[in-house]
Amino acid sequence: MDIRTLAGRLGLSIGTVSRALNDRKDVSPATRQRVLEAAAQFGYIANQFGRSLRIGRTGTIGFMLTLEHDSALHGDPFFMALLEGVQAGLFAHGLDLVILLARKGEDGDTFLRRHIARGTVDGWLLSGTQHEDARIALLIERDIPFVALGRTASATDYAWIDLDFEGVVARALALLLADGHRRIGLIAPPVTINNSHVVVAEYRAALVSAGLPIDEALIHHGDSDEQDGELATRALMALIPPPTALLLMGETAPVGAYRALRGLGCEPGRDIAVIGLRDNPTCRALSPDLTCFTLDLNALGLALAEELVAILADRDSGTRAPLQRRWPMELRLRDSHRAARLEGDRAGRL
Amino acid sequence: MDIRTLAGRLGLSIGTVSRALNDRKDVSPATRQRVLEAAAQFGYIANQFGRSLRIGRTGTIGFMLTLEHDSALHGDPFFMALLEGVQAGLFAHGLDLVILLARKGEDGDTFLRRHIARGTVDGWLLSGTQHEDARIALLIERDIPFVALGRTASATDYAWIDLDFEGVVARALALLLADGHRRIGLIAPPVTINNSHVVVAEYRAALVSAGLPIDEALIHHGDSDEQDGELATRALMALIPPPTALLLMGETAPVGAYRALRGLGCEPGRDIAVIGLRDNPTCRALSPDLTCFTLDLNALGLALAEELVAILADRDSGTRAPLQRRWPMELRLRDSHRAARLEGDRAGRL
DNA sequence: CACACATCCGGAAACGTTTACGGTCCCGGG
DNA sequence: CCCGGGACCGTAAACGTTTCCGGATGTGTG
Repeated sequence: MDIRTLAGRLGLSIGTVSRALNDRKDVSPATRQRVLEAAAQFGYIANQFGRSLRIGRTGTIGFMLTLEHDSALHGDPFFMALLEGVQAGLFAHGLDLVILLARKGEDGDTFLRRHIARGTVDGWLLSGTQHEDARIALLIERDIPFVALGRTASATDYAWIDLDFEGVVARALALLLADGHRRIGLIAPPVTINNSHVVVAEYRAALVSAGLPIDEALIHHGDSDEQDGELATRALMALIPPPTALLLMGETAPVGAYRALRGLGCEPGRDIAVIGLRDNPTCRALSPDLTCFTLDLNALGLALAEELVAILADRDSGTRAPLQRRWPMELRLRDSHRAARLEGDRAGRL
Repeated sequence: MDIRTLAGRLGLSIGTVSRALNDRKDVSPATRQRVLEAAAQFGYIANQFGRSLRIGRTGTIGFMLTLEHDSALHGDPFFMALLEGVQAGLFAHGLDLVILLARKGEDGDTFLRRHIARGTVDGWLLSGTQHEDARIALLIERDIPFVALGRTASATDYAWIDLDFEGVVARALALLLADGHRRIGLIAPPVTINNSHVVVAEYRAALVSAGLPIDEALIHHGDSDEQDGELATRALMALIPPPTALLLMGETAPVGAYRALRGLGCEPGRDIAVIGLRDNPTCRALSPDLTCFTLDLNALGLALAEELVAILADRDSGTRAPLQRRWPMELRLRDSHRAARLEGDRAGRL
């Protein structure tokens, strides 16, 4: 069922039918009504390719998903909540969402190049931003609308929303320092992940401003998954003196950390303080409950969509300032950040 | 950069350039070489819309994701492993993968109808199959290639791969019955999810063939998430006599079950046997370790892709028998299925 | 030498849509 | 009565690609 046969059945020209369906003028209200009814009856929906070929747009937004680097999303059950928000925000403006998977091994740059040349989508949502991210430079150069979930090192003039890890680390360290902790271990992904970079920088800054020395040995970089959480915890606890508190950036890392600590006869929330920087359902199974930071991912998805829609609307008119926003996270105080047995000399004895 | 300017730069006609790029005959090896080099140099990639409009295919496969019903995937961190397998399998045959999200509230039927009319993809992968699924009837009627991840009630002549819940339940019940359990609770999603239907049927069959009575009160239907796992466990344990073993279908339900049991002073793996039907990282944080069933999702994704590719290849030629396969799951024996204190009269005393 | 035939290439017609343009009708004001 | 102009509609040209068809050239065979 194409527009030609639909027009034929109605005794109209295809031009009129097209105008009627697209709410253009030069169509009488009566015929417009007639066309819409016939379209609904025959289940006619304009072919995407003919349409896109003509008007140069697709009406869809691409969410680029990289299976490898996206440690923040890979395996994150909350991911769906984010997508739900994005979806809702786009739909409200008549846009569709497709999720594109970068082929394993293919780097993001060539992936984007391929889809740009093919014209797959009208705009992009980028996640898993690296510290140095070629994709952003490419999109800026080609003048393609996009919003990045996460900053890069060269955070110039483009739209991004990023989790406020500065605030998170500051808040967590304030909590621990107030409790008297002086040696605080940090387990985070490699600094190629920009957020990890931010976390480490803020960690250093907070310690310095508290007048404390920085022991590089207390900073561990790894995959920051469950297994690495376990290994890293063991390594940090082998230091002399060992840390009295742990900050874990990886979402599932606390699970491994708990296991490692218990293997050393060290009970989280009693003998050592543990704070997770990101909430995760996996960690809800831990006891004692993990003190961590949480956020409304649905709202975040909505905000991403809104900004992209605004950029698309502003495409040809004047240039508006791109949104650059740190998304607040909320501290969920539970039990694991306590360390009742913390004494000044305990660390030395262990 | 379109094919016309590329042809102009080469001093060739667009027809010849197209043939060269698509490996058609009627092109001399020398010019083919020249065209390929020029295309690579100028970064020319054929526009998707012009191409699809002409040949009627897109070269992409759609993975339909419903945010609501997909309880098997929603919140499943292993989901990415499945997609990775699908992606790899499709790429090996030059196909791309896009993930489409059904709009919230939109039912799968109209969602598919929309995308079929628009011609978004060449074939479909369906997940979250319902007991009665209109999508499958629609795709069969329109003769559109697809593979379903999961059966439906009217499992006729189409390709599907489904988790072998028959085998899983049989194995789990054999284990429990051999240990002397007679009252076994079952917590599962509503039977509109086909797999839940299968599980309950197999549960009944296994008990009957063991000569045991079936207490309908022992079968609980709910969301089967963490919260429902807790509620359902509490409800089941309030029965007189309470069950001595629990079978949990929801992936995160065991987390809630553990919590409920401990609230009743009942230790999993000692006072009561707990078996999860599906592995989940969330459950890896549980102690004692959850006895559950696991599978290679990456391989499953690959198999889905392979079957769909085979269907596409066979599209115009003769009809091959569609693959209908129950995907085996492996029992991971841990600690939670034990119930050392199980005695004949314990249940009565509790 | 003539002819069949293979090889290689250009021209042009589709694929389904949107939109600029021009044409027809009708109505009201000069 | 005539004409300007609005309302409505049809025609046709694009958008970028693939593919059928025919033409030109060369090559081998009777």
